[in-house]
Amino acid sequence: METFQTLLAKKLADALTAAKLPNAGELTPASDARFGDYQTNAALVLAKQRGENPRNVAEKILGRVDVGDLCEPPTVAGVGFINFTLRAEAVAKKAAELLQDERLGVTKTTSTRKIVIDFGSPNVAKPMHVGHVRSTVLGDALARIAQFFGHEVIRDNHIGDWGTQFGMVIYGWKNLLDRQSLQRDPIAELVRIYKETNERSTKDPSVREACRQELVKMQSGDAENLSIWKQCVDLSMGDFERAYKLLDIHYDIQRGESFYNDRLPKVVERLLKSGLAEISEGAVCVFFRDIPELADKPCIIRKRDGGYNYATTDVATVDYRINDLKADTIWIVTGAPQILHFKQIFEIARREGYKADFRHITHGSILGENRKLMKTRSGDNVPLRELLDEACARARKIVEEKNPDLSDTEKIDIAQKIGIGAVKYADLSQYRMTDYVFSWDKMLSLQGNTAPYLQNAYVRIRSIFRKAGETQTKIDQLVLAEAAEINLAKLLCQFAEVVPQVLNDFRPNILANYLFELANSFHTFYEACPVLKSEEPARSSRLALCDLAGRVLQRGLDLLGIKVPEKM
RNA sequence: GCGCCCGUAGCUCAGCCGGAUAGAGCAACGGAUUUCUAAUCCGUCGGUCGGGUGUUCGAGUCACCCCGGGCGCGCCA
Repeated sequence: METFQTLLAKKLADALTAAKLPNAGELTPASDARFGDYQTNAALVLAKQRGENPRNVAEKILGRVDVGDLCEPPTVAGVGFINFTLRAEAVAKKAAELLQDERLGVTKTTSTRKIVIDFGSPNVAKPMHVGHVRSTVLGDALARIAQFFGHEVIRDNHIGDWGTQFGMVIYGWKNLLDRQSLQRDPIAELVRIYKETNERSTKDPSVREACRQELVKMQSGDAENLSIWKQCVDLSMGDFERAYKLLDIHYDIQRGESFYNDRLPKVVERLLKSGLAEISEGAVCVFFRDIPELADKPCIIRKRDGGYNYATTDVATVDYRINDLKADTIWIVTGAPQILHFKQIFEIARREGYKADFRHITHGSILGENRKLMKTRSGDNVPLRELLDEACARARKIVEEKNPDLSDTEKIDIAQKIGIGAVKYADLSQYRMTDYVFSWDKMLSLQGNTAPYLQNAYVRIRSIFRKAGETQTKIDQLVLAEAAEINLAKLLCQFAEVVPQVLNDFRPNILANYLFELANSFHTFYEACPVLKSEEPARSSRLALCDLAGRVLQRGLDLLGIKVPEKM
């Protein structure tokens, strides 16, 4: 199904051809409602190219443009913009078509790609914390959207399960472990022994050396240490799974760093053999002397002591994803500090001849009220579990207040949808690169650009249908008369124009902002236009509009990984 | 020293490929409710887009310089 934007772009292209002008400029949504619904700067661009007066060029185009019954006659405005205003009948017709469309107008891609999306990546023996929220939530949303477009998506959790932290964890396990605590709350106990060991090792060089030895033993295959490692991995994975269940996050594969162990020597060998890597100060490095930005920043792929590091693992990971998984596209979602690292990794991959489309999708940080990285009072990372539990508890409190008569199971379900949705939406409604200040009150507010506000719009729609006793609408003709109806319907038609924009630069906030506008527009409509009490044909038409709005809200939020309750 | 990201209303933030008089939300103030959930809606107030120079018909957006904040830069991940 074509959007108004693509339909009008074609009409414009036809007009340019008829006027013997090259195709130029673009047709975009109007920057302001005063200018109608769509605008084009084609005349401005052409006038510049040809040294003519823009308004004259615009008039020339206007003489050839035939918008049929889509729009009112287009007009020239300002320095030479051409403005298009949709006719209510055309909007009504399109909305009726959308009602019949499962995909709500969003067309599938014609060039399906195989995309590995790497996001989340928590560390074993450490709790998931607030720092994992952005990568996890953003990566999941992008995966959902890519999938919706028909791409083949492989969600990969690149778990940190082989790092140097294991030296300390194993030392702690052997010397400090309390079995009962481990049974009660495994992650807390792992964290305790890790922290305590860390403290000791900073004070006592002999402890530090002992930790290093434990790590070396593990990495060289010591059975006891490997068994401790395995137990830690299993305990942590259980912890991750609980968080993912609550967050409704799913992975197709979870290839931790350890998965790549036996591939690392071959990676270094290969890079040395091909001349891409060389030995420098005892370490194996890749230099990028021809790239000014990286000229003085070599990438170490084997340490002087013969050990491998995360760069080695990441090169092996690229190999695996392209050669074994047959990916043609790799998206890696991590915080901005890793920009340099992945520039190097991707550059190495290109030099090795890989043609895949590599994207490092970076994001900013979540800050506390003090505008510094969000931490607990004692300075630790805020555990994810506590964060999510509190979100649900706070949401529960609000539900209790507003709707005390609901059953207990309903309240729990609703609180979870609102609480988790609020955390996710607070993140996704913002441009990914900017740091943002975490605020319970703001994200759980019923007013403003929040998940509960959007969910409430959906709930109001469901409420209408419960009252009507009708599950869905069965009409093929809408009658749009009131401004609030027309505006809502136009917005609904834009869903298919907005969703593709998200993948343009990986900005789910574009979709979030659209959904906020939609919810706002729906609320305005709701205030201005009675549905069930109005006369036919308005009643059926408005019911259909509600149906469509509910489905777009539900689908849009689903693409962001957010659920909608039926009541709240 | 080199590099990356950010700087927009009192606060929190949108403004992708340069387009018209820079937009929301919150807060503040003023209105609307015998209602399909007022958990909402409508209105008012509020900005030399950090500063400067340049590119051009046009710059919050691009280039260069400066200021301020955050982060990263050979053996942690």
